[in-house]
Amino acid sequence: MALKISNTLSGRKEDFVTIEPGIVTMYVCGVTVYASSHIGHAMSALTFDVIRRYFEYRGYTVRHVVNFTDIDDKIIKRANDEKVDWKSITERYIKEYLDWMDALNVKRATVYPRATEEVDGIIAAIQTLVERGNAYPATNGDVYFRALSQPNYGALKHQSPDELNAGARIDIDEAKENPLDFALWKAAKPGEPSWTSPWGEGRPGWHIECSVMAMRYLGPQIDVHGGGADLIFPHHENEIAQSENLTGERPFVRYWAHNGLLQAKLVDPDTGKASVEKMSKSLGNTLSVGKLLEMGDPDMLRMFVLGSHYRNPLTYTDESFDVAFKSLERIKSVFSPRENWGDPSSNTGKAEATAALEQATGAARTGFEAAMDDDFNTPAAIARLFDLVREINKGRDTGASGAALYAARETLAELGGVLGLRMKELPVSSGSQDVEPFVKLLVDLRKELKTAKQYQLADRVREGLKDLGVKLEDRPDGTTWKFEK
RNA sequence: GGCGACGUAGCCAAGUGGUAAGGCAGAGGUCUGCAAAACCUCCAUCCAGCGGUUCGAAUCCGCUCGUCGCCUCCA
Repeated sequence: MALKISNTLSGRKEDFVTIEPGIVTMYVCGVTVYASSHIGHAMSALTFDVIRRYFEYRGYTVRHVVNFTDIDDKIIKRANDEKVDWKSITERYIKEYLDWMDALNVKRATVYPRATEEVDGIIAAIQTLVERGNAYPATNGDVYFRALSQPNYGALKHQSPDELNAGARIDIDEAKENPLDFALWKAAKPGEPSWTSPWGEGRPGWHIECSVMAMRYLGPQIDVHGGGADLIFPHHENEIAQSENLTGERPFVRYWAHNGLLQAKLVDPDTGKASVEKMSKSLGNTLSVGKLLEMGDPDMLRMFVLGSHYRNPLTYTDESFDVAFKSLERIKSVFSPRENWGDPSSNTGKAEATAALEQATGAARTGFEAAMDDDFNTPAAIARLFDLVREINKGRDTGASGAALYAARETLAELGGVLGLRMKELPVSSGSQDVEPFVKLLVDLRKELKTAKQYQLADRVREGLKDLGVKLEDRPDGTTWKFEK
């Protein structure tokens, strides 16, 4: 069965065929490093992490490029506010971003290029465009690209230049020939960090960096280009215009993949009215990745994100993670060392139960692949994982062989791993580790009470701990406990 | 204002022409000292509303209502 992927450019699902057999070139827009990333940024990273992992599961080698925009107005402002060098700002947030992505189990990209380390290439590209007459230095020192020099301008957004112009609300920049033109090079104001160029001191515009880096690290044409849906216009539209103008090759990108945006509740401080809007630093309805990591198992966010299709918008609520945590726990409990999963090398077991489990294991893989082949349908893929969890638990209870149980659990771990879920690491609830010895003491004490059939007292211990947020479970081979709100 | 996306059970969410996956919550049952977990059963005659096409539509078309996004930095 063929892998299908939706393409923003064509507006439909297409068969996935790479330029070079066996290799996927993928460019994903990273973040502008002027502040801490929020879980909306993480959502995008997680989305493309899963897409990448599935390509690899399907046998592709993936060349994965994620850029850092490390120079722009906000970075300069931040540096001025803190009275530090702009570079110390970007270094701080790049390191933080990478640390956080590691914690979220996002695979490292092949390359993380930075705009300021690609300035020579950017200037060369702009020069080519200017020489060709498709870009022009303006009176204010900026260099602009003539958007309409590309005949297909607007194709990604599915709007004609006329429609794009008609919709424009912004004041027309005097220096531009046409309001759709966009900056390739921005002239430096006094005191701003700058690089020397044929058009004077300045810095690269935002759009050109991605074109130049994508071409440098992946070639004139690439397979997949990803990013948040908010980047479709103008950022990605402009990338297409520049890149195709530079290389003369079309299409610049075979498959444009955009993830839906994370939304969050926002309460108006004046009216007290709540609304749901895109999670955004400027709106102030964000949850930073750092905060999330303090909340417990980082896989929670992944589970939450993967629970809806990547193209659809997703709304974050306070309860989101409770549900995600519970479902995560349901899956991961299959790897609990406290359950009796039998001897992996034992083929003895009830034939019927063993056969049913083996059948279910195969069906889970088939169903998982079919779901993922269909434009990375992770909600459907996860549903197949839940089916397998049920069959594994059933197999354990009905006497399937140790070997079949082991194989089924390994399959679950492998498929979960394709989604980036750390299946064999038990879910970590939030809660203080300091209380562990005290809880252990109480659990041991309660065991003695149970042995002595002092059930009333044993139950008092359990109830008391529950009120304190510690939940006890008596399993066949002992008592487990965990934090629970 | 222009363009686009979406609207499925109490909640989250798959399903793009053949008669509604999965998770959470809820109800009943098995097991257990009890509870929890696990397992079994139940839980949308119906997919925002109204028309239309079709033997047949949640799925296609039109209109209405609602939500969100982009058009400005943005994952």
